[in-house]
Amino acid sequence: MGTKRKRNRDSVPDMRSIARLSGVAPMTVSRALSNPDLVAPDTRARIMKVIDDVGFVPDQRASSLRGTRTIIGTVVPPLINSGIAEQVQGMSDACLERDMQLLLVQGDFSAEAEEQAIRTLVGWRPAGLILQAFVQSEEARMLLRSRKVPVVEISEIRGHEAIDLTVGVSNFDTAYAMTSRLIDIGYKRIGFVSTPTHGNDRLQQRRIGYRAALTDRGVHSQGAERWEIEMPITTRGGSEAVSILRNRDPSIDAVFFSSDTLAIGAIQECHRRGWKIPDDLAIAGYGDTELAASLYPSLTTVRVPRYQMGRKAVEHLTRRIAGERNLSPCITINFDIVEREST
Amino acid sequence: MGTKRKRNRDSVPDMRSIARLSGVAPMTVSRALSNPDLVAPDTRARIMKVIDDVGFVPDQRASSLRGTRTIIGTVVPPLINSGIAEQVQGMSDACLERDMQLLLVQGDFSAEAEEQAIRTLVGWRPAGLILQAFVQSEEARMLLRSRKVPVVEISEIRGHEAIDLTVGVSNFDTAYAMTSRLIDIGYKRIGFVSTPTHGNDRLQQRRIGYRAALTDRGVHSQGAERWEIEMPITTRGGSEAVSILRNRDPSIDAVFFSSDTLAIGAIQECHRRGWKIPDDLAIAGYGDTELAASLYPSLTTVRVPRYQMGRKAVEHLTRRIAGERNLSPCITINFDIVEREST
DNA sequence: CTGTTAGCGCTTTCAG
DNA sequence: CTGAAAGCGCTAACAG
Repeated sequence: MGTKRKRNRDSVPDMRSIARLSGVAPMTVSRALSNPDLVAPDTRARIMKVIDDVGFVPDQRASSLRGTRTIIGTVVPPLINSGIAEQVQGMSDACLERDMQLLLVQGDFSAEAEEQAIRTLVGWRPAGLILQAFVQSEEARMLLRSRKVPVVEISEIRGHEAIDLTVGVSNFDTAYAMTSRLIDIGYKRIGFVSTPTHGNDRLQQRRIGYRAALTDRGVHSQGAERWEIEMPITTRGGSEAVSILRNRDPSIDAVFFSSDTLAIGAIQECHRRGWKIPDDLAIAGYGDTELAASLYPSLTTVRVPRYQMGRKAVEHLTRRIAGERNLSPCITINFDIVEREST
Repeated sequence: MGTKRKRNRDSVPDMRSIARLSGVAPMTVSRALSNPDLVAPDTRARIMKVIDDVGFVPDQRASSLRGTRTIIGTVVPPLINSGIAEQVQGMSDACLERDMQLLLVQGDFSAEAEEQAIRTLVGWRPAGLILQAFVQSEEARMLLRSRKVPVVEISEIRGHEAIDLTVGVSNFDTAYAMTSRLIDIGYKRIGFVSTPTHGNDRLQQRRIGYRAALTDRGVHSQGAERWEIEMPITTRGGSEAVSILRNRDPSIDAVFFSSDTLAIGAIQECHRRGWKIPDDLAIAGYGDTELAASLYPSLTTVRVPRYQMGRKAVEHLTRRIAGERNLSPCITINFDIVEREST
């Protein structure tokens, strides 16, 4: 046949084909979708029917190329075991409400992977980014700054020059509070187990908070560094940590773990060895995972409202995107010390 | 000034600006990036330097609009507690190796949310999709079929008409195997706790497998439906389930949970009530989460290689995308029964 | 090895 | 309320 344009049979419907089928111009279809009020009700109805019949789904790539950006990008760490899942849920829900799309890409905690992930995200020209920690790679920071991409870092609020906006708890305060609480209850020889702190300012702040509490309350004794240890973020890591610490110093009477996962592993190990919790050894965690409350014994832990943090991050980011002035660059989230049976 | 085009000061660098700065045509920049071999080494080096200096990141939207598609989309359920995290990791790693991008959107298990999530994904015109279960919504199935989007469903392999490709274990077989194993060890009154099976064929198949094993080995007694219960997928759900079942029938000697999360909760409850595991009650789980092995007592469970499933899904999908012929539509993944202390 | 032309599918802008 | 023209930033296809 002599047609110039290929027939649309069997091919994916686009806006032009919808327009043709509804007897309007493509622009009217576009409006029917994004500004329904600007289209006459019956025209609109006709268009919508066609869209429904042929199963048209607008091409977001083209749409965002010319129009407004709708992606909020975020880098997620390997998802295993992380309370970050709740945070993502909060971001996801908040995005849905705003007709934004949450684009997740996976990165691990190495600076390279992080930079790679950020480049990938930037390639999609997101309206904004939410990052789970302060960006380590200086290149990535510059990239984001120079492009003026709105960014929320969900992270530690102390001692850092943020790229843009920040939402977070004071990790120092949480660790200080928990450690102080343990001391107030009567524990004096308190171990501290962290997942690897290298390059992670949040974990570093927790350790500093722990130390500060020991010092301030006068229970910091010589050789207390030996009460500190770093372990991988697995329950096995927690099991091993408690064995190692108790082996180093049998007089340790409590251990504060910088993650519930570690604490849970430690509790299992105590069962195994017949150590009574909290009489022989008190255990405290960080994160308040779902399991913490139903564990036996139930786990005393630091509760950070992850879901809310995710939501707040999106809310704050969309304000920035909307160009709102006088946005406070840094939002602090409160936390709770949840006291249960393990202490 | 009299320039027609706005100066590029302060604006995001694009390919044209890179071309201008390197003294070549935009097309050459494009090639330097995607087919370096077709560009003279020194030209290439010059271009790359400029790219690096100005921090150019190509626009994926434009690129994929005209060129090849690089997105593999997937719908993730609320991530909490799910072994799906490992699966995502497998997919993510496999995507990286192929220069594909994994686009995650969040959906829950309702048919509506699922359909919405799929539409969102389709809007980005992905090269293919990986879905975590059989798609429930008939509309969504038709949408995918009619567009001929390559799809891998990671799901139950029995009794379903797949949209396209399938990767999965036989949930029937896993449940049948675990239940049989419990019977062989000597348990005769075996409870079964599932998370809500409504609309989830995988969970339904597990239940059917459990029942079949009871029947085949002749331990299915009258009123055995009372050994079955559905609970939300939380540790608390597991705690409650074990109490309820034991209350209904104190002679139950083992409980098979369709998720480790439930089983973990149950074990805590047994500690609390002073029931010895496995002497008073045996516990079996499903999933082999990291915690299962370090739990006290360690948990007998079904191990499904989630990470591998994720990888396989991407591998298979990219073959389909590449147009490979004679692709087997359905890949079966093996599983293990991991016996530990809890049985 | 490099450049030119055309156009992906949509929306902005401006004109009815 | 509706439409026509122009172009987002890139790459396939075809010349040189």
